[in-house]
Formats: sequence, structure tokens, C-alpha cells
Amino acid sequence: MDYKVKDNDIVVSENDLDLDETLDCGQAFRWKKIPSDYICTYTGAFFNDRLTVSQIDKGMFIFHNTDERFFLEKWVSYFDFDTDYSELKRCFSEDETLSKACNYAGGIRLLRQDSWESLISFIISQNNNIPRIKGIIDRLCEHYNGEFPSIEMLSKENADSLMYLRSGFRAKYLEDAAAKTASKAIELEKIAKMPIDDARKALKSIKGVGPKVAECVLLFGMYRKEAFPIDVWIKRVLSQYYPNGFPEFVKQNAGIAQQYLFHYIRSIS
DNA sequence: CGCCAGGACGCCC
DNA sequence: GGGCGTCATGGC
Repeated sequence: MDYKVKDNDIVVSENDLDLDETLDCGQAFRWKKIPSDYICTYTGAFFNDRLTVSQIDKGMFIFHNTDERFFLEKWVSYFDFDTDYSELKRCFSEDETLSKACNYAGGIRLLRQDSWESLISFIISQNNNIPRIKGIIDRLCEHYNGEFPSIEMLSKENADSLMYLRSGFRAKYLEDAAAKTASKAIELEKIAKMPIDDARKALKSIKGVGPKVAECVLLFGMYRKEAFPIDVWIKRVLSQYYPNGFPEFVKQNAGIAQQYLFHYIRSIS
């Protein structure tokens, strides 16, 4: 990644970024595409710092609501620009299926998101579809003047007062997640640094957090690249292409490989 | 109308 | 410890 600053706009040069693939692939739910026939533009937020970005070749243009310091401190990390995805894809491509998946959607990057927002978002995601997940999170943020609620704010609510979300049976899970986090029964910053099996166990002590949601929180909210969320699509990949197990040389980056595979298997099904 | 959606829980054996 | 019905809501 390289970048240059012009006025307060920032132009990012990259070889491995596709905004559609990255911002609309089911890893983050608050990015909105701005309709346009000639340029791909999204508005969104990392926690509550807002940003507007456009696709420029395989890099992007960041509009003037940021500055260089913010970019370096926050957005480089969020878009994982310190990781060389070309190198990762070269490594993955030793495997035939992964090679196809990387070719199909090579512009996916892992977004390094906030752990609290990831926890709440992926509790909402269970047995749900992406448009409706986005709708529920929209209503949640709308309730707090367009910002994602803090732990303390959400912990003042309960399943009944969350009815406006229309999140169904998940409301009681949100209540438990907020209560446990606010009371420090769950400490996300500590969990993020635990050995991964301990972290899994701690996350699953929250009601509504099972293996899949815990893995998503670890991967997207705690940047544990070895985390490997297994949903119905990835189950299909594993049984169809990896009956003898997932390749060992991928395992420390299994979560990123999973992103490519998820997109790929859906495209050919 | 039934089926499905980036699952988890409670209960059963 | 695996199998199965159930859980809200909305789009198709």
C-alpha cells in the first residue's frame, strides 16, 4: 500500500482491494453503497468515525472528512493495509480450490473491526439474511443518533425495550451480551489476547453465542486470523473439496482463506 | 402458502 | 455427545 494526500483527500494505491467485495460480503453491515453509474462509492464507519470512499483502480479514494493522522492511526488498520494480500494469495494458490477462489474474488480484504460492534452484529446475524441484518443494525444505530451504541448505552436496555429492532428471538441475546460486557463478566480486550480456545469458551458463555458467532467475533472483531467460521456454505466447501481436512499450511491464515472460499462457493452454487 | 436466511438453545436419547 | 424441533422476522 502507498498513499498520497491532496488537500484533505487521500489517494490509496493498492493491488488487492475491491470495495464491493470487501464492504458488501457479509463481514461488516454498516457500509452503504451510493448509487452511481460511473464510480463505486460507499459511506460507512469504523465504530463511530465516519468515512466516504470510492474505488480507484484497485485502490481507493478517501474523501475529505478524514486527515492523514486519522488515516494512519485508524483506517490503515481497519482495511488491513499492513498485510500483503498478494503474498497471501500466492501462498493460498498452492491449493487448487483456494487458487480458484482467490481468482474469483481477489479484492476481498479482512476488515479489522471493533470487538464490541462485531459481537453485537454477529449475534444479530444468526439464522438471518444479510439485508435484514443490515436493517436491524440500521434501526439500532438510528436509535442512537446514527452512531453504534456503546456498551453502557446498550446495557440500559432489555429484550422488551429492544422490540423496536424487530430482531426477534435475538433481543434476549443482545440483552445478555450487553449485561455481561457492562459488568465485566466479559472483557473483550482480554479475550482478544487469550489463547484461542480460552477465548472461544469465554465468548460462548454469552447467551446466543455459539461456535459460529464466536469464530466471527474472533476473526472480524479481534483479528485472530486463525479463526475459521463454519457456516452452511463453508461446510459444503469442506465436504466437497477437503474431505481429508483443510490444508495445514493455510491454518494460521484460515480466516482470510475462508473469506475467499465463502464468496467463491456461493458464486458457483 | 412454504421455504430459507453467514445458528443457537433445550431437550431427548 | 449427536440429532432434532423451535425460536422471530421478512423476502421470495
